[in-house]
Amino acid sequence: MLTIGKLGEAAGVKVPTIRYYEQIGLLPEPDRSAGNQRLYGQSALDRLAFIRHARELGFPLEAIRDLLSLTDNPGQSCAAADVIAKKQLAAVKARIVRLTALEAELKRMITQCAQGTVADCRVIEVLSDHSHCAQDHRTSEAAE
Amino acid sequence: MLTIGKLGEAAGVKVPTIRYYEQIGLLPEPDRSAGNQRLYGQSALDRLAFIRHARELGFPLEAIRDLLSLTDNPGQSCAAADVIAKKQLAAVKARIVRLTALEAELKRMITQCAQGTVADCRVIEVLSDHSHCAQDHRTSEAAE
DNA sequence: TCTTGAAGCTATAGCTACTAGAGACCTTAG
DNA sequence: CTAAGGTCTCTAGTAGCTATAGCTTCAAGA
Repeated sequence: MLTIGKLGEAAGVKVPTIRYYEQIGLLPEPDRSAGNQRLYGQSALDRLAFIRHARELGFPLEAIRDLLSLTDNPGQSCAAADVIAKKQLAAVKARIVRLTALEAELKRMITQCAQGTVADCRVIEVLSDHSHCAQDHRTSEAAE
Repeated sequence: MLTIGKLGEAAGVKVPTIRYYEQIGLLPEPDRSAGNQRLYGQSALDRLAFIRHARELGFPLEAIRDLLSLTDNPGQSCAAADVIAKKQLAAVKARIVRLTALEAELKRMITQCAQGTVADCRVIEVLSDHSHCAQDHRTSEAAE
């Protein structure tokens, strides 16, 4: 049996995060020791590793909740899991496109900065006026 | 003079967002009409456009606060602006790297999904065990 | 056995950058 | 003059945690 600290270490998740996941119902309430401390078994570790991994892949917690409900009834079709993953892939692709445009714009800004005074700084100037931009980045990362 | 609605329209920023920016001190408190409604001039529009553009480029509000304080004293060196922009560029680059790894992993997961039942669905399996991953994406987008 | 320090407990508040709602007030066109 | 739509303040909510306070429990060394 693992304490919450050991579980967190094993799964690579911080202790308060585990308690948070329990609170929002992603992890079941574990058994407690005589002194009221949480005790976890292998299944909790597996489940937490699953959650962590999905978070690393950028899945929002609600999608993870759905994925977990799939694993909880493993007899049914995995088409639902496939749909979630495809949706996530589309989102990731879109973000890459937008970020790449931002990268180009920032590079351009920086290379044009003459290192003089703020009054004639390209960085400030570009930020002041969108017409200085090479591309349209109006549907941006920040606007998500 | 512009009302808050007209200002928002002109700058492409929603009305509650303008009030929020005022609240956190990014925008100065404007004059008011006899009926206590906010009235803005050209300088507020310029400042708001600057903020919006910087947000589109992914700058966090704190960085924008710093950039705005630079524009408020335009005589000094623009090295600080350069530093802020370079920091932002580095952050954007790092996100692209991570997202590209995520993209590859999601593609791999999806192509391997046998479209059978959850029990042999690779989507679930890959998410359950990090050792299935082609790359290490442990320093991920989600972990930011 | 006692003690000390780490780890655990609950509960609450905070973070970013907004967004949404309630209920009242102002402005303007017809 | 009235009705519609814009604006006002205030509060609370969103995601996904993180941090703090003040307490209790546990494990190891003297």
